[in-house]
Amino acid sequence: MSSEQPTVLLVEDEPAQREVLAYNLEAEGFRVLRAGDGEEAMMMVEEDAPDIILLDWMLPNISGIEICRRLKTRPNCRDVPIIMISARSEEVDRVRGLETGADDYVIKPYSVIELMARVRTQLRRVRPSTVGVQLGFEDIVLDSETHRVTRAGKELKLGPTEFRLLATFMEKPGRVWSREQLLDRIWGRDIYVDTRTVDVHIGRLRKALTRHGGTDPVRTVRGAGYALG
Amino acid sequence: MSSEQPTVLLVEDEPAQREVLAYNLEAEGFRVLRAGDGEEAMMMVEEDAPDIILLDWMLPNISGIEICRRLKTRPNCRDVPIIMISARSEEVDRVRGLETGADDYVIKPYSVIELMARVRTQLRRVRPSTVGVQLGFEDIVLDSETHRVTRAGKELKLGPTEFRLLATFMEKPGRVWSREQLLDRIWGRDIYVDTRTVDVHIGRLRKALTRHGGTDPVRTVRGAGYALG
DNA sequence: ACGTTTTGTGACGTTTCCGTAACGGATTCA
DNA sequence: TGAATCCGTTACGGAAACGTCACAAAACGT
Repeated sequence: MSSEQPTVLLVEDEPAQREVLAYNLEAEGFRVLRAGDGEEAMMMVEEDAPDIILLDWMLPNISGIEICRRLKTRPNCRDVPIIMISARSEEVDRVRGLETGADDYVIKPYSVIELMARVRTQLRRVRPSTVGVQLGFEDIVLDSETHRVTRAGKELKLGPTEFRLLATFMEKPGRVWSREQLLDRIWGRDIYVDTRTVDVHIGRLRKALTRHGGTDPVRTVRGAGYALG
Repeated sequence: MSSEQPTVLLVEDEPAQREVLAYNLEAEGFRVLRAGDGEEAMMMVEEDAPDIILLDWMLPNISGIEICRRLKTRPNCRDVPIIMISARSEEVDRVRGLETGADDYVIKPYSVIELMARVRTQLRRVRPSTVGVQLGFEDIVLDSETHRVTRAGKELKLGPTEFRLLATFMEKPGRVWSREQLLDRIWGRDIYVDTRTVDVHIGRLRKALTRHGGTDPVRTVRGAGYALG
């Protein structure tokens, strides 16, 4: 997602290695989604729209390279950077990995520090552009790097939660998000918060967005949730 | 089906295992139909058009593999994904299971989490609505992701129940749904609501669909129910 | 430590939607 | 033709969903 905490999808079937990486990623301030096999990974990509994917080469069900191919060749979809990870013995396939569309390639055993650097590099590559180009809606522009939102050129002042709400909405304009989905995504998977709280924050977001005029871009879908546009 | 709550047909003769699975499926937000043997299963497929089937290998009356064969070979019918479940000792038959047409294959004892992931994967394969593709009927377009319905390009305003009704109809245009089936599916399995209520909502749906002109696409089948087209 | 900002909740008013009853038209069958 | 169903439509009371306000607690920066 595109709020200030980038989401990393970590696809690795070996629990030990997965957790080591996850630990480091979380220490770096990333939100980490874990997947143990290819199918889970594909699922999570659809469900959660991560900002970057770390992909092990060898996986049950669907191999890493197949996932990579599927993600990179599907049409009209946001370009999610993929970093492939493979054991040294498979190094011969390096070319094939990159040809399939991986944006970077790391050999096991890798330096964690180096890997973090590559993650940041890839994120830098793709985030500003997605913000500037794709994340514009009507006259609203959200820049996740500078944490600023403008409408019709005028800067808006949003609280942290409102900002994340808007970022979620703008990621897929038009898509309806249920209150539960928003709670999961913005507040956290297992935080107990009343679902009506979402309403209040939607209200605050609306007020902020229409402060300098303009129509209310947030659509209420009765019985379902909220959406942009 | 295409409203927001997918229906899972769970075919398992052992009550304990069945209920454990059912519990988990319901916790995931699925609607669960239970069947204890093959005949029941076949009946429910006809009656309720589940979105996916979890099928135990060993069953009374009709074996799982036979059901699988029948469902997959019947002509002009929607392709319902089937996940076969079998005990480890029968693993040798894995090939046969997949050859018969099962879309996936799980060995007991299985990880519930993994099974849930597989269910979602199969559902995504067959339910394009979650990916944003639209189901078209005549000039009516229903997008379950944005919760928008248009006819001849004009947007229609539907209430929640009308929306779900239409989504159900569009899933299989032409199919006749009895009032009981619609109540089960849209209102919920054990909600007590008068049958005639369906009539009223059909009426409201009709009014909404013909608000901007066009013929009434909802067909009344006297003594049986309603259908689209 | 203080003031500011943000957050979650409860309360209340409003809107929308739902379920039922009732009536009248249509269809079937004897 | 008349009775019995089945269906379409309308109206209405009530309930559920939603918007908004105010307030206390918590987080934050200074």
